[in-house]
Amino acid sequence: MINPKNSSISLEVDPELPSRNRTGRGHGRATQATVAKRAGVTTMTVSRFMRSPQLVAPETACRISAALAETGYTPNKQAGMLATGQSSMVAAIIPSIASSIFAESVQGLSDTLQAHGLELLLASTNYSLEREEEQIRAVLGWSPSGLVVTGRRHSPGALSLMRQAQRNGMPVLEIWDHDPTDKAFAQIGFSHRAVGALMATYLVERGYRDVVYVDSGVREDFRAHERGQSFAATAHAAGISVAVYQATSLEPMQAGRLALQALQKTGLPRAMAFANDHLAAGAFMQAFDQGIDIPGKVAMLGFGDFPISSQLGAGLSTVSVKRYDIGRKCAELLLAMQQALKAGRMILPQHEVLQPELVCRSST
Amino acid sequence: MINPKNSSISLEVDPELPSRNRTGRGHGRATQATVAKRAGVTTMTVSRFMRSPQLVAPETACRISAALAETGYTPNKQAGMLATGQSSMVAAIIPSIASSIFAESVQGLSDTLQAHGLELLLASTNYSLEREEEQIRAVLGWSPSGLVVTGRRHSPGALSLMRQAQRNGMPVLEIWDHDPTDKAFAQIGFSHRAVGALMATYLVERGYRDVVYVDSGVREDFRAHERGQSFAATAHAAGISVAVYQATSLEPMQAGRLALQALQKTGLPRAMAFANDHLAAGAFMQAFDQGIDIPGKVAMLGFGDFPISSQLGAGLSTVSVKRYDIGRKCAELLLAMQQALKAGRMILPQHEVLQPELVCRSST
DNA sequence: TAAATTTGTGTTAGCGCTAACATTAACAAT
DNA sequence: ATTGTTAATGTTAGCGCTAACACAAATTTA
Repeated sequence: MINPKNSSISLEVDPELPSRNRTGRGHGRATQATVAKRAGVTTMTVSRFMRSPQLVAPETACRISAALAETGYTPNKQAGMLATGQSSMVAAIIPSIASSIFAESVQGLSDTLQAHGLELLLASTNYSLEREEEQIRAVLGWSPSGLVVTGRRHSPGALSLMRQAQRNGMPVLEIWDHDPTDKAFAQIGFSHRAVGALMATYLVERGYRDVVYVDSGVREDFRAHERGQSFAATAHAAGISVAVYQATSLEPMQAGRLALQALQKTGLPRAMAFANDHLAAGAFMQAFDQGIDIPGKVAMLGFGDFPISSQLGAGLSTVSVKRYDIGRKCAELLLAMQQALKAGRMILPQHEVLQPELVCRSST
Repeated sequence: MINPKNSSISLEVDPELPSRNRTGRGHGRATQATVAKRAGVTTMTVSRFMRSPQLVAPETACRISAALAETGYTPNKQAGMLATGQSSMVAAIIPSIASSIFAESVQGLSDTLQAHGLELLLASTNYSLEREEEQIRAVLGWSPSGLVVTGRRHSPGALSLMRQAQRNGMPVLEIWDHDPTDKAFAQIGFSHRAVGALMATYLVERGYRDVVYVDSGVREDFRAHERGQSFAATAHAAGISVAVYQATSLEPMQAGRLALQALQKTGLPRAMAFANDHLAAGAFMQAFDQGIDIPGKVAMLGFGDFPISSQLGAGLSTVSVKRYDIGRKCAELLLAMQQALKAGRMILPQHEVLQPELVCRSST
């Protein structure tokens, strides 16, 4: 077992540590000075060659090239950033890395940033606003060239940090949510109220007069709750019977199974809407195992359009959101904002609205 | 549509850009100098207060505290890193962020690093060794205090970078694989050969005399292939009929369904082992839909023990790997190595071996 | 041919922070 | 009273890089 705290670790140790320079500083890697000496030029010429090779004489360029290869030079980005004030790193804060909900968006973000030579600094909050604030504070220390946060709900401290960052010319973007009345920051997402309404309307139109929304068991999953509230309000307005059931905070599929069992006891509704596909999938499988006919006895509607939904029996109806695109568009908007800022203009926070779509399969 | 390339973006622009300082450098944020002036001390005292408050007089500390709050100072980590040569950032390179295989390990890594005040720089390679090398090169520019890569297979260039980094005193760790003969870098993982053998032995012992390994359709998923080779070799050595079927590179569950359909045409084997649970789940559902009895007609064994496996009907047998722990232990070993390095010792690469376990459910 | 321009490179200073040492004042020990 | 000793703060220099300007040599232009 490894445990740094009580230091019961037995690491094999090599007594010979490579000698560093006399001050004890530096990292032993080649610097521009190393390269410059070898190529017989000054560091400035090396620096110039790195960023705009066409500005140095072909002959010199050749020597520098060789010196670069021989020394295995890698630029020190911290020093570069300190000198230019421009960082090639973007920070993103998401509730959870493991949850497949955000993973694809992060992938889209990462891919698009990488394609433009930017790196991704990632932090997760485990759905805690407090940890979000801490993480924002931590990543801002790296002076990233952009900050991506999840959702519209933040602690006062976090909001203040975000506003300050934005005032100082850092693009700040909220993903996975959209509220047209809130123009404080750029947004890339969709309205969860609209999704809730869409789900309710759909079920009502299909003729179900008795519906339940199975909400996420994660207390801080505000977006799921918002979909649920809107769902309930819409169904209620349509004059049909509606209830919200709170799932447990267990693994989602397990929670879905339990939710179905619990609702069976009080009498199954005619249709169920779920905070996400994984809850729905669990309930779907539970129903299947018990021989409950879907959608004959109970209809089911998920959210997210995860791979499992199209694979479950004859298919789970759901609402599709382009998760990867959220990340991709976020990166694109970020890049556009950076470009504009370089050109000396200040950007007004802009909204990029995605359209969730109903995917009708055989569960409704 | 946003597309920075053909610049058809129409960003709303605010003409008033906040004024920066005359040199055009700097970022507008408060620095230690700002705080120092306000508190009536030098920057050194502020710096000292930030790192070891007990060294400054209570009265001064009080003034600095106030100045910190008033200015909203956030330390510039690049500058700190440049001065100390120590970075609080760890870089991790994984094949895919979206794939749930690695997501949990990254979560474990992130959680544990965060708990120790370290940040995570994340890059993904989409299973390409070439991109891995690029990404390693890119992240090394940030002088992270540790480098985490996935697996034992790397391009020559990548290997050279990793070795160089390690020589310069940066912990380099390989996760998700283990080979006792390869002591070049620290490893946190398990032997995929052992897993392949474990799966084959189990099926043989259960009496299946005719087995197929359904391999991942991702060409560069070397670890899946390695499990497959070992599976085939072990089954062959046990004198039973064995074949390897290459799945398509579609979405895994879909690929699993197709694999079952394809094998049906040439005659179903008595048992199927899969490169991962998602392939298995697809095949499981396909079999279910067609009324093929599991395990009566065909037995199925997955790999990974993902949530879906315990939820599928009566349960999918699989091999469980503690994915989260890989990340957690990786962070712990990293921290231990850092500590040792600080104490002036050089670490010999150490291996942390995890034990995959068979989870027997009703599919075998 | 002299002046104007271009081309290629060097010099200086500074980004924000901290290691190492220097300095001062206050107090204790001889 | 003189000499340590400690506590609290300041000074200097440098981490690796680049903006801004300076300068010489090679070219063009008038």
